[in-house]
Amino acid sequence: MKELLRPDLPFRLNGRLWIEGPDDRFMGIGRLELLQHIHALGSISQAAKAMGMSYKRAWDLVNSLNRQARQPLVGTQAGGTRGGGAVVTAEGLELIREFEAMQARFQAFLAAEGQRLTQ
Amino acid sequence: MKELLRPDLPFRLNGRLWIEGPDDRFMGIGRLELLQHIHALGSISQAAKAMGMSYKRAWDLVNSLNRQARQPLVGTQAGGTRGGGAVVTAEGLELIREFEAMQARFQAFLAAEGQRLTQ
DNA sequence: CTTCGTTATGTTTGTGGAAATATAACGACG
DNA sequence: CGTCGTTATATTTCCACAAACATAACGAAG
Repeated sequence: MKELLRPDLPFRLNGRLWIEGPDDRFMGIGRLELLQHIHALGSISQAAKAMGMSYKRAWDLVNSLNRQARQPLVGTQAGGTRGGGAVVTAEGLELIREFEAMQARFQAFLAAEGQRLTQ
Repeated sequence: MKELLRPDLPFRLNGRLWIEGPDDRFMGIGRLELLQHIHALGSISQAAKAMGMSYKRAWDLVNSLNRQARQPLVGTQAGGTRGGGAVVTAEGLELIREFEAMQARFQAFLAAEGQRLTQ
């Protein structure tokens, strides 16, 4: 493979992994990071800001996650102390763990396959 | 994982794999199919038509492939008998073979990981 | 020297999806 | 109640990117 590529340019193997439902994506790397930020910050709006994403987009993603899950993955409260907030539920935490693991195995796959590009 | 998903919806794992250079994609599933069509039909324009793609887009992809390869992957001739044509070079054929193989290993990975969603 | 189907390349137009904007509701708390 | 930061949701604006369109050049062959 290497012999085919221009030797003066650095190439790398990349890829994406996601879980899709019949009419909507369910999980992917972006949603994983969003869940992680919500878990760390306790709010959708702060997570969105931290990721440079509009609140609406973040909320739409959370809504899509919750709609496709058996139980809510993110619990929300509007109003109240400090205006409200959001928490990642136990189910949400499990999804984070499992998708992180799947993602790690995918990275390993990419690294192994990527060897073929250089050597 | 399965316990998290709505049981009335079918979910599946999906993904993409590609090789990228510093400022442009080099190879992906779409380019693979384009190369296969060019090889089968002997012309960029016929390959584009067969794929429902504009000629310009197909030509841009071929150009991107050739610019990033050590040797041309697709040889072209403008004018002449039947207006000219395009051939996939030996190097192009090798790229097809190797990327097909990589793609097959990726599909196997997806299938193995996808088991976790259902069972 | 015209025709033909192709490669080659620039320009214009369209459009899907993201981003931006706007507004309402929520509820604890002082 | 009025304030505050948030969730919730609809509407409008914007823009990157694809598609469409246009045109030139190519070269064998009649």
